Amino acid sequence: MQKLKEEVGRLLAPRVGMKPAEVITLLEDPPDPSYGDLAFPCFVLAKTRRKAPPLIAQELSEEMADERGLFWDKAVPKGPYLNFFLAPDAFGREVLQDIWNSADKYGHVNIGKGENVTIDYSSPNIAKPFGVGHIRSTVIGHSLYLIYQALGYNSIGINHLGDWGTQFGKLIVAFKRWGSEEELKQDPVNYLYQLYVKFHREVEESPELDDEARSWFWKLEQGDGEAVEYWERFRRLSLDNYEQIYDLLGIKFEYYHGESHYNQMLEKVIEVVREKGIARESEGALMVDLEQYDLPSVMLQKKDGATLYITRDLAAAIYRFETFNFARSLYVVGAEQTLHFQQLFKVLELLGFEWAKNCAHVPFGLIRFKEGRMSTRAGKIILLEEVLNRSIDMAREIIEEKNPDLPDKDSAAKAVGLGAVRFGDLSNDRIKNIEFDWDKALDFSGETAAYIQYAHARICSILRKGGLDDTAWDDHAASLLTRDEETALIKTLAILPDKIIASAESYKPSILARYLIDVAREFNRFYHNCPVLSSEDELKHGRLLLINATRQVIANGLALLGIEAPEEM
RNA sequence: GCGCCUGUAGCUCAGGGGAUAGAGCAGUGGACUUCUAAUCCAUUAGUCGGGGGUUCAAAUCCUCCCAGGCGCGCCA
Repeated sequence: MQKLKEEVGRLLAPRVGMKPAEVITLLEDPPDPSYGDLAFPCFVLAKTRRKAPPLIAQELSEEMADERGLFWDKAVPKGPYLNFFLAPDAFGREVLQDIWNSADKYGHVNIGKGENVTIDYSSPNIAKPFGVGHIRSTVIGHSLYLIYQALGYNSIGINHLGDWGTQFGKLIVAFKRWGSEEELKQDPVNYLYQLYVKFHREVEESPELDDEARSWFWKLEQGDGEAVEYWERFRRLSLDNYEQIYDLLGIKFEYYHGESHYNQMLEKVIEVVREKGIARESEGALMVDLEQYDLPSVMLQKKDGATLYITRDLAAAIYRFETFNFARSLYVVGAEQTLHFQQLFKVLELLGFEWAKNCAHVPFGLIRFKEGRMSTRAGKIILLEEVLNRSIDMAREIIEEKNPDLPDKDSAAKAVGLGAVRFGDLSNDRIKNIEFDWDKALDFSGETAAYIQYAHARICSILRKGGLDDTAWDDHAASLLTRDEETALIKTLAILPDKIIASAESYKPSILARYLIDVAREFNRFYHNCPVLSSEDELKHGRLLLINATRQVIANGLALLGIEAPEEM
């Protein structure tokens, strides 16, 4: 598609008195394929030419009546637009060949040139169960990780575990008061969570518990032996649980640098802040005023000397830059922390770090139940493991019903079940809140991963019967695909690279997810109208090349969403 | 009180200056002797939350309201 645009740009530029690049940015997608494949709106020329846009479109088309391009066929005026029709044979050959040659690298563009991008995602809070609320950061972050990698960046995944902070004081108090070794051994994460909930229930009646918790956290920060021992146990037990889920989801991190990882650096950070003179003492605490930047001031150190979340984030940001010299640093964290990140980035800027502008918060909406917001403290939570397993079971049932002869039902059920949950999270604009609903979470019909996976499986089935080996490329066969359904599909396949780039720039995997729905839909239309195996030789060959390219696009796209593309389902 | 986000078909959501605002679900009616019917085709459905403004052109940009959500120095 880019080549077509460039060609039109070169052609049109001298006639309209612009640079080719300017023409290209003006080009649009016509709303209906019958209008053409690429539109040039003539409004901008109305003033200089002192003519009505429709007349300009008319004149331009007449001027170019005898022109023919490599990829375009004709230019037809329609109202104020000059619409270009591509030459389906040449265009199809070009696109399919590109996909054929690039194979599993099709859509990948080396924009990053090996530069580092750190991506902070998942980052659960230790000693809290991994609920459905954590899935958003995990799944969106992991997809961005893969997308940046595909664009030639060196992605560095960091799991910023919430393994430090006053919640450990609370857990220690709760465990010392009400804890049982027996129960802890049996189901560690759930049990710690119950203790956490109990603490918050009890604190309503006995506010002194909070002071006790603060004091235990203070001890922890001082390296008190007993406190550290508890902390290590709680951390290890929680981590074991998270790792099971990451295994299931196929997610890996370069680093498990939790908040505690930065403990040794906090003193230095506080020192630097003081040196820069951007802080002041207030009632014994250390504050940075941000009022002049229309932001609430932040506290970096409590009156008892304990540090806060933002202090550790400050240390983490500096550490990440010093260690990785990142081109970008992304934080895939819920939208409720928007203010926190604005403050964090502002403080970094005030400290004189010009790389602060390369840090970005990638926010997403909350998952909520019908009754209201999910609250870890109140004990309302649905475990992610439960959702994933239920989804896999459900997929298994559907496979049993639809395709009882399938040899490997387990791996198909896993691909479809996990895909459904992931896709539910990736296909909508991340900023929107999601209402958790079992029926919706486990719905396999409509605009879902299963729809895309099914198209992929169907293609694989035809390819198994039709056969295409490594030497199967054929220029002539690839240029025979000129039916509307074929051209529409090819046009869709052509824009995968643009969609990957757009997803990366906006930090929105949903752009890619939506696009794959389009690919599957165009394929299904083709499938129902254009027989492959029963077509005569050359056309059959061409169509095999087309569906193979479609298979490749779906596989490459789903891979970047972290979703498997099964060959049978 | 102040700040940020969201508001599009009955429901869930795309589209984020340009041509008649699009999908899925739900509803209705069709298509399997033919490459997997987890599919396809047809059809119903909208004062794009409301008022002003900018523009040749606004669902889209600005502004003010309304509704919901999330935040706002000793949690993370």
